[in-house]
Amino acid sequence: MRNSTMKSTRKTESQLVQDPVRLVESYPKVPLTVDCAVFGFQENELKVLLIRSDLALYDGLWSLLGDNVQDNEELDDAANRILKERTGMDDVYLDQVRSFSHPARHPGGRVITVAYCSLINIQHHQLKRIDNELHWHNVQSLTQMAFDHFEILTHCHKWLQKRIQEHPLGFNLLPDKFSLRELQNLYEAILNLQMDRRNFRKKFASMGLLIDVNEIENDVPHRPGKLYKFNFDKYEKNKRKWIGIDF
Amino acid sequence: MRNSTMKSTRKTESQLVQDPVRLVESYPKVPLTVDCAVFGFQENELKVLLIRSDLALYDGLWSLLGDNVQDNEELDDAANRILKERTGMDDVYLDQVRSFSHPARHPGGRVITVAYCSLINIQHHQLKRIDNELHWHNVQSLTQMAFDHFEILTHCHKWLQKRIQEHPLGFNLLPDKFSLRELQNLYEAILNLQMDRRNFRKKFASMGLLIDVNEIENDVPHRPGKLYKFNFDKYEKNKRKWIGIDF
DNA sequence: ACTTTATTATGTATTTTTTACACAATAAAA
DNA sequence: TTTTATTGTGTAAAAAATACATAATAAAGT
Repeated sequence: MRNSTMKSTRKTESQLVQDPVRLVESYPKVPLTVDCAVFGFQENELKVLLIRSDLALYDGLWSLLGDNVQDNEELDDAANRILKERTGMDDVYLDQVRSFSHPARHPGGRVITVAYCSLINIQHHQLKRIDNELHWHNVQSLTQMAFDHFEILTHCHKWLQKRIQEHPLGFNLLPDKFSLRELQNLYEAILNLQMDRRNFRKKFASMGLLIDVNEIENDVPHRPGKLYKFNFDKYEKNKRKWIGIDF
Repeated sequence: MRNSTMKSTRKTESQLVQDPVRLVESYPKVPLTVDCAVFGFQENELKVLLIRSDLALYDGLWSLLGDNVQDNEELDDAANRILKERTGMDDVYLDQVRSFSHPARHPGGRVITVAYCSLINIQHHQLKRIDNELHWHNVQSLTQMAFDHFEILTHCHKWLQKRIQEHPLGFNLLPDKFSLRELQNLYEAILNLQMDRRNFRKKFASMGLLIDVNEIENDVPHRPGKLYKFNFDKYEKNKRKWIGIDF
């Protein structure tokens, strides 16, 4: 069967698959879903957007926003579609985290899921109609969820904690204009630690990613802080450089 | 249809799915594969273990080691199985990298793949029988592969470059006993840069992960270096601390 | 108008980490 | 014995991270 000149490992024509379509038809197939951990920031807490499980088995429990991957749909497209269908939002930050494949993770049988992390601005989001089975939950206070979603959420949260120390992703969770205090509160909520205010400001100032918009907060019962916006252009241009920043 | 007390979003019994098995049976299904980028280190070069594509369309091109995910098989198990089947190796370092889902990535139709990164010791590996259609390739000199495997490999290489700066993974690619020069050559090959010898050694010494085995290299035509082995126990115990080391 | 209150804005000294850099000792090969 | 290539080692300088306190400001209350 094998070519007689052992030096060459090149296959003979008869060993090659001529019809890849038939080959793929013979492959085992599995149901595949995408589950999104949609994070938001409100009242100085990191929130995650959840929906009530529609399985009787998980009655009363919450689950991540998910759906099947459709025929010929890319995973990223599926994640974007889910976000759009559930929240009405387009153009949100989304990144693939990892897949979860434990055979018993779904009570209905073998379903593999690809977890995504999404960051959205809650204020902006609430202008759109929100499905009334959706609810924002404090990430820290969740303990139980439907399926293996608590495990997935925990993983996504850790992923975000690491990621936000390497890229300035936090801006996706804030309004267009924000004060340095809001920015710091966000980092503290995500990382679950306290930071020194002067050093935090120094760090961000040195990155040069903040644009002073010459406005100040209102609605605060004390001296208002300056407002800034994020320099997305500069970030996109120098993306590679920001890898490795941390606090 | 909706519960009349709008306050409660809890679903009524009739809205809940009672039979999850039937639900999952209705899901669309896709062929799912695992592809492994198996890295090795030899002659001061980062290598990747590839197999000739068995598709006529890709005749002469190389592909990553991959296979279908079987019914009720976990992704990690599929990756381990592939490694075992192809190389005879058990207990190798394996980590999930990410999924690739472009609808046209496979000429036979829609196939989603989950990429894994594996690190193995080539010397050790060669003691086992190696499938003679497998071949070690210099990662830097590859330009084209079957399917989207070049893209996947590039992604895995970048993943490894980042990962190795946060965890001392390099030891998986080296023999049990190695010299500091070998270790540095490895890092230089993976990261594709030159490092200062004294600072490199200082860094590793300060991590305390090297055990001096009181032996020296042989086979070198000059002053031999001391040999060390990796302190796996200490690493496992203090794993969390090593996150964040970089050169 | 004044006082109180909460918070902003800001700089420096200290410590830690990173970087740059050179020479004597050693083993093998000639 | 000499040559060769490489090992093993330390220190000074630069950069980054950390710790820390006070005056200025706007709003709210009196």
